[in-house]
Amino acid sequence: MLDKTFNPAEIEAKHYTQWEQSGAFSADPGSDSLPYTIMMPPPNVTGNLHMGHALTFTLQDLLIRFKRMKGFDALWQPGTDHAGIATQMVVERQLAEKGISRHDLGREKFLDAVWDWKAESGGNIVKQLRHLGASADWPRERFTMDEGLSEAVRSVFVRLYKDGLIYKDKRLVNWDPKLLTAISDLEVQQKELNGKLWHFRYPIDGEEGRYIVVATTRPETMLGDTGVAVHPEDERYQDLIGKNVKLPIVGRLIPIVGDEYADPETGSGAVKITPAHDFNDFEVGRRAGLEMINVFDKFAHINENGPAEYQGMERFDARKRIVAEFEALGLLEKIEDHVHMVPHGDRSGVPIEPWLTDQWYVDAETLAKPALEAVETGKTEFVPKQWENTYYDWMRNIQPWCVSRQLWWGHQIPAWYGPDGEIFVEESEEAAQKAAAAHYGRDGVELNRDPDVLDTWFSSALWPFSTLGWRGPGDEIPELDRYYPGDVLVTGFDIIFFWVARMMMMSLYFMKEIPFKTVYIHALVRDENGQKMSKSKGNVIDPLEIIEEYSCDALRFTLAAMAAQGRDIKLATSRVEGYRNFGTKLWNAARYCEMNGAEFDRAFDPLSCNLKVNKWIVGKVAKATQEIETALEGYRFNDAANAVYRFVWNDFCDWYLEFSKPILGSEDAGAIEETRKTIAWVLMQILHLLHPFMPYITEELWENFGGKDAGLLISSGWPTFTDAHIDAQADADMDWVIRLISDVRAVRAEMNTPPSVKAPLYLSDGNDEIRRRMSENTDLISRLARLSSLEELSGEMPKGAIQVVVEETTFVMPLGDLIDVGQEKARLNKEMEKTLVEIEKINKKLANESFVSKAPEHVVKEQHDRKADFEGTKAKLEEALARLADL
RNA sequence: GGGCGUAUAGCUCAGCGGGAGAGCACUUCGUUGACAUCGAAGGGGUCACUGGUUCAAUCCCAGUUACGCCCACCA
Repeated sequence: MLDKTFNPAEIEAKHYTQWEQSGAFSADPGSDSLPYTIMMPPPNVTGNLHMGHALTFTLQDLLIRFKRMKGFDALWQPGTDHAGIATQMVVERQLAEKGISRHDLGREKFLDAVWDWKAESGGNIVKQLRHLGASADWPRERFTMDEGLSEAVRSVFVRLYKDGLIYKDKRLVNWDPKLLTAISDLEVQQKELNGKLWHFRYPIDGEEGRYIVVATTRPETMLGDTGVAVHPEDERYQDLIGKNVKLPIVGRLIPIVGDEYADPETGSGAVKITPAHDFNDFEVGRRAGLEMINVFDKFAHINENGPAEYQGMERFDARKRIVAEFEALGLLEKIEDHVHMVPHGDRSGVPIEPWLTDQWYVDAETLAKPALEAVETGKTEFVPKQWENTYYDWMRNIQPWCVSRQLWWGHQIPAWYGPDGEIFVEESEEAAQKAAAAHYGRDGVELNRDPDVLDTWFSSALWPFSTLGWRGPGDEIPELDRYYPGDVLVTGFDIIFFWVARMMMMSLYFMKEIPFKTVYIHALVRDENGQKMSKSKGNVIDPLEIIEEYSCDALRFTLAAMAAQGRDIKLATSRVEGYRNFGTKLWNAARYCEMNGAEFDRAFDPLSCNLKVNKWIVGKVAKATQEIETALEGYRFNDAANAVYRFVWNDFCDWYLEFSKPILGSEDAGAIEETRKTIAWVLMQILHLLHPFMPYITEELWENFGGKDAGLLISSGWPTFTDAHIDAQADADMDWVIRLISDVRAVRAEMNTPPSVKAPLYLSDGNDEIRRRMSENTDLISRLARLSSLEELSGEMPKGAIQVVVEETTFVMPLGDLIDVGQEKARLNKEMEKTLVEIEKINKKLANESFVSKAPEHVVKEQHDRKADFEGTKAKLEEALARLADL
């Protein structure tokens, strides 16, 4: 017997363990079934489950459960990402609490500490995914720094280097002066800040008293100025081009050059050039052959190239002092308020500094070409399609990808340097030694390994194939053959560039094939202010708390129902509560089934039903199944969720179970038997349809209804229906009945006498005779069909009563006392008015000749039908009004 | 500066070229056997604004306004 209520926490733990132990999550490479693959975007090991995770993994789990039930050999490949900077920061912070810096430990011991941390806390996110019900193939779990995956990283790096697609270059990078590493363009976030624009006078050399005015938002960089640019055709400055400026404070002579970068319309039309600290100036400097003077050290403090009194000074302190000095020298023309974008490191939050260093770069432009083509030709499709444009824009303007990071945690770059700086890029130190021996013509040359590690996304880019066992070019791996490429990648738009694009590039280069056929981009779950949730902002809503309060099933269903395309999700807990209630509703429906002796009979054939109401629900199940399938195949999760919700609550509970009551209360053994079996059968179908959304409650009910004899629900097949099932529904008849009942209800409501007994059973309202007669004949439908009219009795009828004619017998139904006749009249009059307006509207439409002649036939018919309906409503209202008038 | 998205009930959001929807909230009524985490009935909307296409526009097109996001090296 089912308990009156159920305890989600209990059944969640129970069933998850059961599923996992039974091997239900595991792919089966040996099976004959078609494979279906989803690569799980690896969450950071440092991660804690947030709503974004909950959404993305719920959707993936939904798909994988659905496909698994459909009979595919479903592989959901899980794993975690080593998250270079994030993880290193976490461990460093922990060490800092004990007063230790990573430099105290040294590289090796620090890495040991990180691995220790990973062993202890790294499994957290994976545990939390299990709480979500994620049915991933856990024994296949991978970590981006596993030996196999690391080997793949090294071999990819070496191959790309040897193919000329990875190179070392000295150029300006985005330098994070807090984390002391280079970062890629994508890791830079522009923040709008209120700043100032300082206008400085630079004295012209050899022309006493003449100045050229330059404006800057970053006065401190003037220490590294090596030129002033004006537009070559700017008349104001024609005579100055070629002359020098004497740089104040520094005293250096720097040339005035003509360069089209200088915009005559902006400011004074002259711009100071600091090639070592600004990306534009870098270009100008290169064109004009200007010197590059780096005035910052790695902390963004003034280095030895600055004036003695500035050396070691922090950049913003230097700014203040420089401004003060200009003022003192009378060279400060003016200060303006100025709003501008300032680049910040997305991890550290401090302004980044363009800095001249040696870094490793990937030639992304070359790799992007096939990746672009794959989407252009439709080999990989984005859903929704609009994201393809985002992808194109970025890929077509792609910049070299800086992949080296000055960190310790990550894949150390497999490059070794000889004493003369010769670079040997090989997969191992032995190989590098060998290459060095060949190069130098002798053994035992001392080599030093590049200390840098690779961008975390470098290893993530290999995820679609490295997780399947690929370690290097030429590897032939059966599982790769079977499960690659993946069917769909489910992820958020925020990592299209970081990850999706790079997987496309790497996969096409090394696999010669796309990594996945579809990229489903879901919305972002935002906080209540519409802000992106992020750890650094601290505005993360904890899905585990929601699960605690409302159950995992409710959270999952809510996320699926809200995952419509094209809008961000601002989660409202009232929605979760509504879907929690949905679970309760199902639970109680199941209790009803149980109480009425509805037992699941595996041999039952739904096509054998004779009663119309049973045929009808069979057809409804078949239709709902189709609807859900179509929606899921098209990644319309909300449509699928709504379809199953409506079917369960509205069709099954509100109508079908209510219709079943008089039948089950009758004495027709055959009808009772058929109805019991149908009820149980429908319930079982519902459990299947709902399982991908609400795996726990469905598995629990499955267990209680004896479905378990055939194995776990998670491993059982998806319902299949034929046209015969749909044809069986006889829904025209039933829909008529439902409409009729609704009409009668509405009339009673107008009379302010809502039915005192639930829903369709109003016919038995206060009348045992009707109940008895209804029970005698199990064909409820034919009886209802003969309920042809509602007629008012005059004379002896009690006040406010209505007469119902069923077959030849007349029944009197009490309508109860009317409370306020005047108010009621006013309300009905209003209704009448509304109806008349509607009818008027439709009349007009029908009278419009061009409408009748040009509108499609079915439209015209619909309009006529609608008018007829309104006329009927009008008649009812008039009837009600007349009754009121009598009182 | 470029690109994209969004504007629908009090709130959170679906939907759509022919009768304005859901959940929550609200009003009224109803609990002696599935379910008060419930049932029945109901109130509430110029579908942001303007113009266009169409027999027909909340929906398609153009423009406007407001908000949000992404990209971008403008001193």
